[in-house]
Amino acid sequence: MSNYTLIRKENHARRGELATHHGIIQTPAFMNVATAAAIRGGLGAEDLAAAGCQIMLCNTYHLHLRPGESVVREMGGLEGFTRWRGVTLTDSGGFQVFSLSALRKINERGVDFRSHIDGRRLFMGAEESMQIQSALGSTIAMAFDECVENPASYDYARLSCERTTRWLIRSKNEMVRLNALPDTLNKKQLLFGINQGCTFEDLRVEHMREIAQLDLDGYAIGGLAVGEPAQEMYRIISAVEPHMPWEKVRYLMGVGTPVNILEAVSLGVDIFDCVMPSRNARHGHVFTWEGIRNLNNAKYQRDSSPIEEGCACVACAAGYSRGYIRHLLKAGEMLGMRLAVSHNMYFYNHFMAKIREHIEMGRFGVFKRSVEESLGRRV
RNA sequence: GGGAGAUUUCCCGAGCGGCCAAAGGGGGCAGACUGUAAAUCUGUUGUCUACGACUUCGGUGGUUCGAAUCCACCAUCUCCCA
Repeated sequence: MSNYTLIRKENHARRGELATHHGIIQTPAFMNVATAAAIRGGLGAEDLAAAGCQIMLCNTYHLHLRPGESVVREMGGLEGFTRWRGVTLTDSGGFQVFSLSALRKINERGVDFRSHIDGRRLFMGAEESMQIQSALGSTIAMAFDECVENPASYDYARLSCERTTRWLIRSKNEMVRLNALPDTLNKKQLLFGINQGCTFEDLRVEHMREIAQLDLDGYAIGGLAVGEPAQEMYRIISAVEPHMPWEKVRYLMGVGTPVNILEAVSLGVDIFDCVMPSRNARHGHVFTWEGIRNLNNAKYQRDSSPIEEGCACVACAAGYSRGYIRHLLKAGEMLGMRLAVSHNMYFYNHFMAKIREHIEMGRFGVFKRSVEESLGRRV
């Protein structure tokens, strides 16, 4: 019995709904990244809501280190802790296997990490990751995987992939066990599996076929957008997609630019997450329907127009000018980041709403082409 | 009135005879960023007819093959003694 409902399809693009313990998600959807339980740049739950955000994504590894899952649990889980009452997804720590590669060692049991904060040793395997995610009480937990760096050798990719499958089975077993315990915070926590296999189509397909049999609540494609060209990424998605259960939600991890998302939606992906809207905003890059604007550029110094004319985000709606936000960013004022991040978050969520709308109307293809044209190559 | 010390490229500041268009910061300008070790990182920052040339280190004059660096005077500033 699936919690995903397909409402409308246009070629491969899907318009659907994902029913969860914390509400229904309209897909395609974008998840805003709040690694340490807040959107970086000073945004809280009420800001997420204002930006039209449906899902907040937090990180298992980071919250385990600080403040520790027991603290979050005692404070009522992520929803009590952050006051975000909507859907949360916790990433398993698999990405940290990749991004903290200098600080870890992988073996069959799991990963020995060196804390990036104080250097202490810690271990995380499938069971630990599930236990932490269970204590965090997220709506959706991700299976513990290895996000392999690019490029990788075929042999390593294969071995890692096989291990990720074993970790997935262990993740599932542990989740079943945890969800059956009487004092578990969210007994209806969902589990998504993650497809790996680097840029090798045969590995990807084989892996996807295997994990598809495990009847998980959703399927993610991981290990992409880690340095390979966008065309490679699209090629892999196209290869894997036919093997993803159609009645389950599909999540492309860590992607991406608006154009990446458009392309992936057209290939059959339902949900996305990316640090780009928040990180780029902090660095002065704001997204608009005409492409990216770098507010750091001198040409905006005396520009009194909002980031984007007609935008309903809190920054634009309040009339804050490009020149003012540029100044705040240059001066290191927190408000500059908050405004820029608010705008980008709104842009992404609004962008997804437009995608949904156009799939419903059967006009996604047209929409996609026109947006690609106006956004330009860089986005 | 007497004495000591300072003056460097947008700013601060190194440099004390050639390897100096001049370290290092800051600021400026530009770029990167895709399951966040990122409020971070990279490049650039005298001029030009630009793999070379030219003009710069308070001013003027000198010493030297060669001066931001040594000498003389002048200007300005700081400190100490009266």
